[in-house]
This record gives sequence, structure tokens and C-alpha cells, in this order.
Amino acid sequence: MGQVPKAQQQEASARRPRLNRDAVLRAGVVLADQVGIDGFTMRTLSQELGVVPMALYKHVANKQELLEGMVDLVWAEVTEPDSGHGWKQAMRVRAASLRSALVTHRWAVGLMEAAGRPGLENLRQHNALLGCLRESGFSFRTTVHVTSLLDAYVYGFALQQKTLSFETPEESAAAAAATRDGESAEAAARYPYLLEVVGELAKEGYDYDAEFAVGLDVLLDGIETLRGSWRDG
Amino acid sequence: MGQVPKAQQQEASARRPRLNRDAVLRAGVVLADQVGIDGFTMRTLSQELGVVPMALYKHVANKQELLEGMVDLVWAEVTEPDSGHGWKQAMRVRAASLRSALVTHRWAVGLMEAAGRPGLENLRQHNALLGCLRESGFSFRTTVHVTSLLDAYVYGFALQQKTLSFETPEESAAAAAATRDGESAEAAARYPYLLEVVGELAKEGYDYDAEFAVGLDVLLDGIETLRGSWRDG
DNA sequence: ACCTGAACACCGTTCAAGT
DNA sequence: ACCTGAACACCGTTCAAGT
Repeated sequence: MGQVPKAQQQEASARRPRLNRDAVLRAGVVLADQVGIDGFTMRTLSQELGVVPMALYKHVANKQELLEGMVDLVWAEVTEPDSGHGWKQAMRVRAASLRSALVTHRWAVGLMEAAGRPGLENLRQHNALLGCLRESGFSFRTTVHVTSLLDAYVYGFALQQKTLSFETPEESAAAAAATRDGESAEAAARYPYLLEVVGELAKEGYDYDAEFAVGLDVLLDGIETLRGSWRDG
Repeated sequence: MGQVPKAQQQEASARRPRLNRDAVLRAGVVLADQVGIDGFTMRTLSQELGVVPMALYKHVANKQELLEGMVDLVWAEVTEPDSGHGWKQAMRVRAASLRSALVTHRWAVGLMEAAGRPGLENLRQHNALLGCLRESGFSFRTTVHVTSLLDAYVYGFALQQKTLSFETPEESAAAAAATRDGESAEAAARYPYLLEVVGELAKEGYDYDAEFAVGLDVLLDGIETLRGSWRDG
């Protein structure tokens, strides 16, 4: 008679095979992906893990540390640059990988640079990036320029893609402005260029991947001119 | 006998000359500048205004709308591009202005693209930006490329500057990693390129303004090659 | 029209216990 | 060693009143 409850208990403990730090962090990433950063609380995460909220504090010091660990898991998804096919191609692949991670985990964009100490995966990733450029003949100084420039571009692009789209939101922005102004005609008079571009894009569409690639190639071409011209030896 | 309290009451009402939406938003910007986004709550803001928390809800619908209004006040600080001295110089001045606003109001960077509908100042600003480029001979398509690219760069750079510095935090990052690893020597073995660059920067220093300008000029030069080459008429 | 007071449903987190 | 329960000090926000 007591065997059925016992079996259920075993099944339950098999379904949640003991909590540890990594399991908490991974569940955090999954939950944040699903509900966004606003709906992500210690309490919802604990509920997802079938555990009482305070149980999490055995594995992470606090929410801040939890988020930092989650961000480092995102960094772990970014592939290290491989200079085998040249630095340009290596930068393209790495930028695409970082962008992909930021698009998948939209909540991470605002946390990557905001949090405290960078995690180990973050350090590993940037060490590899710097190494790829240094081994490709870039000077100290130029290497810093390039990493700063590329990361800024990827972050900024992901930040834009996160909500602002030239396709829909800007359009709805103009629509919203029109609503506020009471009349569409007045909005057209106030923001003629905005409406011009919005109208054109509504017809032609907007491809984020292509847009990102175009901007990145502009960057890489510009970087090529920097190479060797900036007190490099 | 009753005159003193009455005078004090008048003085108090003169010091806080009646709350309105604009006063709430401006006080919000000042408070967020001082305490950061985490310390910024409806309750601390109301306290700063010498009023009970619920009084704010007569002037803003909720915290989200309050933040959106504050962000639009930041946009109002950005100067519109003036194509009088050529589009390149216009873009330089506008990028510097946007960057300046984002550095002054560090809390705004994460909110600019995250919030809901863009505000009127945001629309005005982007309309002027698009107009400057269109009048300088850029096509619809190239104009979209350029605004996307420039904004991404400014956002991303501000995001980096917000916390991550190649001068101090990265250095402390390496130090932190060394601490975690138990030994500095092990960190040097694990992240050699990171430490190389960090060491070099510690000697030479890091100038954000110069770094920003260098990256921006790379962008503008690249953009110049796009001009006229992308199905422009 | 503008402000207040009390209250509600949530947070993150501490602390003393349980097993 | 790991998890729980009750509690504390905070949030944003609603609602009924006050002037």
C-alpha cells in the first residue's frame, strides 16, 4: 500500500535530479528566454524548478549573481574566432555568432555590459578575439580600436533589433504620432522624411541579416585601412 | 499668531509651485542621473518632490510611461543635424551630441530602444537625421543603412563605456579572474592576449573621446563608398 | 482639479528550522 | 548538505476619500 507513494516520490526526485548551480543558471536562461526580463523573478524561477524560492540561495548568492552567471552562459554560446580563413572572415563569423546569441537571448543585451565582473566565458571569448587580431598583425592600439568598434556595432544593432524595427515599429510610431496629432496629414507635414522612408520600406521590406552584413562589411573595409597605418610595427 | 504658519505654507507652496507632467519628468531625469535606474522608484521620486507617491499618478499613467517621457527628454537634448557644412560633419556633430546625452544620462541607454512607442522628440530627431541624409543625395535604401549603422555604433559605444572600460574594469576583470584562479600566473597563461592589451593600456591610457572619433571616421569613410553605389539615382 | 491614506499583491532576501 | 516556512522591508498600483 505504501509502494505507490514511494514510487511517485522516486519519480519526482528523478524528474528533478537534485539542484546545482549549473542547473539553476540553465533554467534561468530558458525562463528568461520565455518570459523576458520583467517576468523573470526568483520566485517564478524557483516555481519552474519545483522548489521553494529560498532553495535557490544555496546555489547563487543573490539575483545579481544569478543574472551574471546567466549572461556568461550566453557568452559560452559565442564561437571563438578562427583566423584560419583570414581575420576578416573570422570577424564575420564571430560577429554573426555574437549577434545570434543576442537575438536568441534578447534579455541579455542590456545585461552584458551592465553587470559587475565579467565572467570566465566572457574573458575567454575576448582573449580569443584579441589573440586573433594580434596574430593577424594588428598592433596593440589598433586591436583595441577594432574590438571596441566591432562589439559596439553588434551590441548596438542587437539593441535596435530588440524593439525598434524600421519596418513595423517605426511605422506604428508614425501612426502613433499621427494619432496623437489627431490627423495623419499633420504628421506627414511634421515628419515628412520619416514617413517617406517608412513608406518605401513598407513596400520593399527590411532584412535584418542583410542589413547587418552590409554594415559589417563597411566596418571591416574601414578597419583594413587602419591596419598597419596606426603606429604598427 | 496665525500668520507665521500661513507664510510658511506660502513659502512651501512657492518652493513647489504646483506639480505638472513636465516637472515630474524633469525631476525624474535629475533623480535617475543621481541614483541610477535601480534606485529610481516612484516612491523615491515622490519623496524628492515632497509629495506622496500616489500624487504622481495624476500626471503620468504609470512608471513605464514616466520612463518613456524621461527618455524623450533626453532625445530633446540631441541637436538636429545641420547639413550646412556637409553630411559628414553633420553626422559627426549629431553623433557627438547623442553620445554626450547618453553619457550624461547613463540610465537612458538601456531604455531608448527597450520602451514602447517612441516619443515626439525621438520622431523629430530621426526625421531630421533622415532628412539631412536624403538632402545630401543618399537614396532611400542607403539612408536606412546609414542611420542604422550610425545609431548602432553610438548606442553600442555608450553601452560599452557605461561599465566596461579597457582601462580599469577589464584590468580588474583580469585581476578578478586571477583571484578566482588563485594565482595571477595561471590567469596570464589562460588569457595572455587580454593581459597583454590590458598591460599596454595601463601604460598608455585610454581616451574614450578619441576612440569614439576614430571609430566614427572609419564608419563615415565606409559610408562614403556606399553613397551613390547602392541603386542611388 | 489635485492630493492623501490605507490597502493589495507582489518583490528580493534573512533567519531559524527541519531532514 | 540541501531544502522549507514564516517573516521583513520594500515595490507599483488601486480605490475611496479628502480639499
